[in-house]
Amino acid sequence: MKNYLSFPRSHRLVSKSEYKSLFDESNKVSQRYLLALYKRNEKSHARVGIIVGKRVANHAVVRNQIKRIVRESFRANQIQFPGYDIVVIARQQCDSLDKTQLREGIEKLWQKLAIQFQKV
RNA sequence: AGAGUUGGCCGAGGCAAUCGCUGUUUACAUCUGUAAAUAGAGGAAAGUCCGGGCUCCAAAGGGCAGAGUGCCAGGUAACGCCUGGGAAGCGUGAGCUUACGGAAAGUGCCACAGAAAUAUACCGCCUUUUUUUAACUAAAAAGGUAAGGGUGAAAAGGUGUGGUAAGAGCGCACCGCGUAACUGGUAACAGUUGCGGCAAGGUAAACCCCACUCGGAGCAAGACCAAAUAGGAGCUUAUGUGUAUACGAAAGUGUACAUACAGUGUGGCCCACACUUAGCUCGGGUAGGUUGCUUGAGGUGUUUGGUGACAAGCAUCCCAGAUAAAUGAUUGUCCACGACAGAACCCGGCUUAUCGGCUAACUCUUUUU
Repeated sequence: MKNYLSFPRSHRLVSKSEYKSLFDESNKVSQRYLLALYKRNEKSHARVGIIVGKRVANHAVVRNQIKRIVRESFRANQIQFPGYDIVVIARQQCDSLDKTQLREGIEKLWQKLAIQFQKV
């Protein structure tokens, strides 16, 4: 645990079943353009999955852009949420935001999540 | 100098720092890590519209249906692509555009208009006869006529001239059309000469006819490894159960054989429901993983052949391979302030989107020398 900013493959949600279990039983935190589902896992670190549907952004370039920004932001903030699985879902009109707006939105989402975790 | 035509090339704006992601190699650790080095989206990666490779299935011959293509020659693995040529149309020009086979095989459709749409006499023009008038002046009847008018997408080639009562390919010249021969060309086609007075529109991206081509499905193709659960097959065993039998007064204990049938609970019973139902092996294949997966009709340079598309030879290079899916973020700085847009088995095309920059050849106009 010497590098808190690294983001290897084990820190992502990979398989279909992992996503499914989050959809079936989870808590929600939402923001105007983003929605987060979260759940405890048995690991020492957080894991994240990002979903950007075609309905949100029709062009692959825009979808990749949103994913990258969310992933990058998670990388910086992951230390706040040890032992949780989180799925971030982009909502509609997400594509109309520019980079800085989107980044602000994610920051707010992380703050809300952090408050939730402190309660528990 | 301006306007334009046709190609070719480049393009996450450039630089620096920090933090990250994916592959490969090396080293060290070892059970999937650490460190270093190195590589890391496009001209359209897009639309999925064609054509191939590859894989599996089917068939291995022929026919029908269906789909596609449609001037000629060449290129190619192949094509609906490309190159060269022909024809028609457009442009002053460089050039551009074309679904460019067949309408005397048949069917369908073409409103309305118009006298008439496989032919026609409405107006008009002309002749004859009768009546009439100063007068071939007017009228009627019979006939001739497709030159003129009007309608239409189309009225049986066009212009001129001769001819005629008026007219008419009725004759002639030129043009157009058809046809035969010859010449040039691989061919499409072009040219020359002769002959025919001339053959009634359009529509085949309407059916259709003719010629040629086409088996189907796709990398979620396909191949391999393989937990768990349910179900299947086989073998072994017998602790449960059944039968037989030995000992024993009985409880029970032992032996042999059969059997994974069945047993237990709820309930009076059947049915029903729930729970339990040995071990091993095989087959199957789910989750998951590996592979297919990037060395290829490859790139670059050069020589030769060809008008060209392209082909052949030689040299040289290895240039993304992800899998909920990697190439990003932040900061600083400079400028012309940054378009369209993200590989997903691989190639060849087409189409569409696109802020700009560079470059070659050519055309037109104007000015100067």
